[in-house]
Amino acid sequence: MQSRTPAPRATGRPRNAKADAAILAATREALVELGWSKLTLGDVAMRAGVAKTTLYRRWAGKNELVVDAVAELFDELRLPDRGTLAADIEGVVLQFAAILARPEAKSGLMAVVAESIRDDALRERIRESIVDRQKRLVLEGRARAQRRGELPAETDPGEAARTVDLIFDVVAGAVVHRTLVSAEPADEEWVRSFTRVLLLGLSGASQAP
Amino acid sequence: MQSRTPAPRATGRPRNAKADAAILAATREALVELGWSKLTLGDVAMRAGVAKTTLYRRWAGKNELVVDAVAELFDELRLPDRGTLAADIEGVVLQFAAILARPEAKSGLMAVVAESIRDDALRERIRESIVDRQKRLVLEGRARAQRRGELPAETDPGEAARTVDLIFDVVAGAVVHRTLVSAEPADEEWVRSFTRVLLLGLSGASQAP
DNA sequence: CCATTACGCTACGACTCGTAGCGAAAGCTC
DNA sequence: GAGCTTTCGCTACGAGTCGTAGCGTAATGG
Repeated sequence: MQSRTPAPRATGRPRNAKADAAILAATREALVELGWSKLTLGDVAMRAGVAKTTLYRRWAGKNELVVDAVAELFDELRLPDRGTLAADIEGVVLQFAAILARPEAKSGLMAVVAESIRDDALRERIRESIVDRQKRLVLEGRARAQRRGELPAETDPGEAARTVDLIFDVVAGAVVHRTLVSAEPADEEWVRSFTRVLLLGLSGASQAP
Repeated sequence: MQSRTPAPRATGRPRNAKADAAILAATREALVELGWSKLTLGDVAMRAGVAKTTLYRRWAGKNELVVDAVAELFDELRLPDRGTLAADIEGVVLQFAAILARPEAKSGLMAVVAESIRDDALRERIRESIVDRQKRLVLEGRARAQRRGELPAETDPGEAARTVDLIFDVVAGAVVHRTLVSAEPADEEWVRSFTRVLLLGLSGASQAP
């Protein structure tokens, strides 16, 4: 989770473990109050009660710090077992929407994604910390639905991987766009409509190649 | 398109009309070379061959300037008439993907959307300049498909509006997520798969309420 | 006790921001 | 052409942030 995790040495004064949590919490607090553009590392350091230099010793810069601070928000994502694929999808999408409704997630996530366009290392960091963790939910959900018989077992593994990627882009993209661009809540009614379209599209697409 | 369009006065020295175009072009050029975070208004002014003060007289700040610069990229979006709804959708999605593949669009769009979270006026500006212009394509496409008989005529206008919003969030969100977060090209193969899922989902959803 | 590392603090040059003030330029009306 | 109005280019400025260097001190392990 930390920036470098510089192979914890056996000798020397150990890092203050509480400082990491305090800094990340202070970062989220600053994101809520100030937003991305007005957030400064000096301000975060003051909120966390550490020196600015300590912050720079642990993180390379604002981008990396905010990625870690936002990534913690997505740790609470779980795949519920509600009995049917539709209900499972609705549940996880609602969780995702609830996280994205929080101002610290909105402010931070889009900004670091924008920065990642010109920073491959940052994009990889985002992928590891945030994106891949959600994609696992799609994989689990599909496997569970196949066990239930709600989805046909995949034959071509390459095709299956492409389908998972497609689903992920559609789900995450739609919720993000609804929440951040359209600025409308992804509430239960919207999620229900969206899930119906997605499920019909997927079952139909696999039936008629 | 300009920032203020301050009710063009009949008296006084008129604004240099070419300066606007030069500034917006310089902004896109700087977005490509520097990206959002390293783009400075002083640099843009130098590229455009105008004084920095002139730039501040026409735009309130970096956000508004970049919105206008990016908005021009979306002016070329057209709804092709390829005979079928599926082909029409594929065509417009491919155009959208082509625009988003350009680095000036990537760098600028996500950044201003991120900023718009804490700036309602900026979000409204984005909506007017970029979002609503695309949403019109969805409306036209649906109307055309209904004339062809590919989609049933809508009964409840409120329900129809919600459906259009849903389609728009799904299409734009999926393409943006694919291009910017997954960092994979939205090429013909992907667009074909996506369109199939979307169409099956929509026709099925309207058949079975 | 000593080597090693982390920490808090101060200070620093470099950079960007957004604005103010100035004289000159370019249009309109009379 | 005279006079008015607005824009333009230029310079300068205080304020704020960045990221780093240097220093003395604190906290571990050998």
